[in-house]
Amino acid sequence: MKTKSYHHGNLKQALVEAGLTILERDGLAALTLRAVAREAGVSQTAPYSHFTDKRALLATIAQEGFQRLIDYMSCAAKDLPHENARLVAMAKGYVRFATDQPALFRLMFGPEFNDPSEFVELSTTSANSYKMILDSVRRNIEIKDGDQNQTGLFTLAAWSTVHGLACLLVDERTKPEVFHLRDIDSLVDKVVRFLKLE
Amino acid sequence: MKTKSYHHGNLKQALVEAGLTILERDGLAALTLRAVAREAGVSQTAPYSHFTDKRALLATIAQEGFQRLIDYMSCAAKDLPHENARLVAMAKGYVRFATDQPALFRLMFGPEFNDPSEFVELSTTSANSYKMILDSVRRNIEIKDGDQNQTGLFTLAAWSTVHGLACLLVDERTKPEVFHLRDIDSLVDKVVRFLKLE
DNA sequence: TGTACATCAGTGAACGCGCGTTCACTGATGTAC
DNA sequence: TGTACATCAGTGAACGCGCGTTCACTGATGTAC
Repeated sequence: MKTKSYHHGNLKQALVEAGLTILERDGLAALTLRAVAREAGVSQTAPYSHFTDKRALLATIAQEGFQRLIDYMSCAAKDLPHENARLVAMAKGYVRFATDQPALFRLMFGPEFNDPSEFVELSTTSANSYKMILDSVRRNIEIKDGDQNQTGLFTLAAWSTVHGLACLLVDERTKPEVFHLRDIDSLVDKVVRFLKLE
Repeated sequence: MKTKSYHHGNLKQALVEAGLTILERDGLAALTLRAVAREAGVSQTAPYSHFTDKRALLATIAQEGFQRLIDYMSCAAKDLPHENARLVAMAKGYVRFATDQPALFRLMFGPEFNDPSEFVELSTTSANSYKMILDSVRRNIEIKDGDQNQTGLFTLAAWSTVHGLACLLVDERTKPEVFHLRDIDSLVDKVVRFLKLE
């Protein structure tokens, strides 16, 4: 935090934030080690003091992404008493996160980090975000019945729908205006209403 | 088609096929102009006789991808008399295409080609694939009622669910075994059953 | 039928670029005494 | 309190690499006569 010191003080965190800035401003393809170092105002080899290689840095950025996704969902569901309304709100939070940070969303779900054993902290945070959805679905359903496999399948269906809509919006394959809707939230609301437990 | 001639004969098509081979074998990141030329057995500048630049070649490959997606869906729905069964079959075809050709699927829906005005033939083929789904939904629904906006929204919901499931499978975020299912088709079947018109 | 010629598909060397990573180093910091 | 020293975060030059694209070219082909 000292402004003029040779040592940065908190470079690790600063590099992650620099990476997030680049993702937001320049997209996923621009997220190179050198660009991150440049953005943080540090030599291009400085990151190697904190990360073993480029992938390790990117994994940490992706982990921060999953944490933010969790925050978006918690924040959206906060103060809502009915479990069903909470689930719909989480869906809105999920999609809003994706459209707010499209490049980060692509990094998180891209082919780079789909081996959970490679970056354990990343996959833990990722699993936590999934568990949030699963738990809410469970609380929605157990009023009715408690078939565990059915709960899992419904969670997957809900996740697929919300994730798919997020992808289509992020990649600009559709937009709310097509359906005469004014924002993302309204679109999510309409779409998830087609999801029903039988 | 002549084997020993200086001129290739049908290099344009051969380059597209070489690109598809690379996508299948080495993934999206390996799909470079030079790699495609190498795969086709031709000098690295030869593609410039048929494509203005790398993006033009990739767009043609993506277009071929959408054509194959259409083929997968038609083939799956063929001979099924009931419109509802056809729609479910198309969903299976869609997801099977994505998991058969994950890198191609990523190219098609990635951020590279989301401006429809840039490559008109690509966006036409892409629109055709969407229209297939829309038409089937329309035929499913018009028995019940004919609200056009509602039809569009249900199509988007169905597309989102199927596309999202495809993405999650392609990026290995889930797999049929988790739900004690033996293949992709069974999983698609279970998941789409949660989609209902109200 | 034979030949001259325009066309253009494909070649091969070269360009500048940005990348991830290595290496030997330097200088700020905290601690032991 | 002052000093010697170990630690290690950050530097700067350099590496080899593969990329997209350019350029002048070459050689196969089809056609006009």
